[in-house]
Amino acid sequence: MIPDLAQGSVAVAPALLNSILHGPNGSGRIVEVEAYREDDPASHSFRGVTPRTTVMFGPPGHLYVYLIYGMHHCANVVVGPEGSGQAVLIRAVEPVGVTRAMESARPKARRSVDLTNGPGKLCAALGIDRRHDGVDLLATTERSPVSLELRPSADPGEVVTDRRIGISVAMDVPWRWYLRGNEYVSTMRAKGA
DNA sequence: TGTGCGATTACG
DNA sequence: GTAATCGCACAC
Repeated sequence: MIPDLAQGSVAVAPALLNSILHGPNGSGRIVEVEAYREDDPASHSFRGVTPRTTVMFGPPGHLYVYLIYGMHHCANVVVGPEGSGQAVLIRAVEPVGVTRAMESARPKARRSVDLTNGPGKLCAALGIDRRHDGVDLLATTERSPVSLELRPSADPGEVVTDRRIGISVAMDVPWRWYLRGNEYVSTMRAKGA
């Protein structure tokens, strides 16, 4: 089943596992995701529309990129009906062919998994940053710097459901999903589980 | 205009 | 365990 980005983030997030994210430096298969939505205290959209979250409240299929801790970028796929403030955070990808550009962008990666096994790492490796905030991931007319290749969702038996990582509120909801046993997953266990 | 902090990473 | 580093959200 091909993911339907107009659905809610909690439904779309696990469905995006296996889809391919293409960036300026290379491509990666999505292996770990998290869902965020407007009625969710951990979500940037919780406070409503702000300069930062404008894209999150826009139409589905666009890229929401934000800077975290003053130095790392995180990539999200906006989903749900326009105006609903929902997104899927891409937490890890498995490279689809490692390029020189990806390796150059991740000089600290000593092991191959360190190239893309985290939300900030994958953005650096693929070359995604704030300049790409708001781009249409499904644009077909023109080669976009960042795009999403929707692929059939993973079999439910291959998907592990867990709690989200790195948040200080709404830590109880199981809105993180990853491919079972995939070595590029950032953490196999939710903190505090 | 000022200020505290975060959907992280890397190193000890 | 904790430093790095800055745009943003919200309080004055």
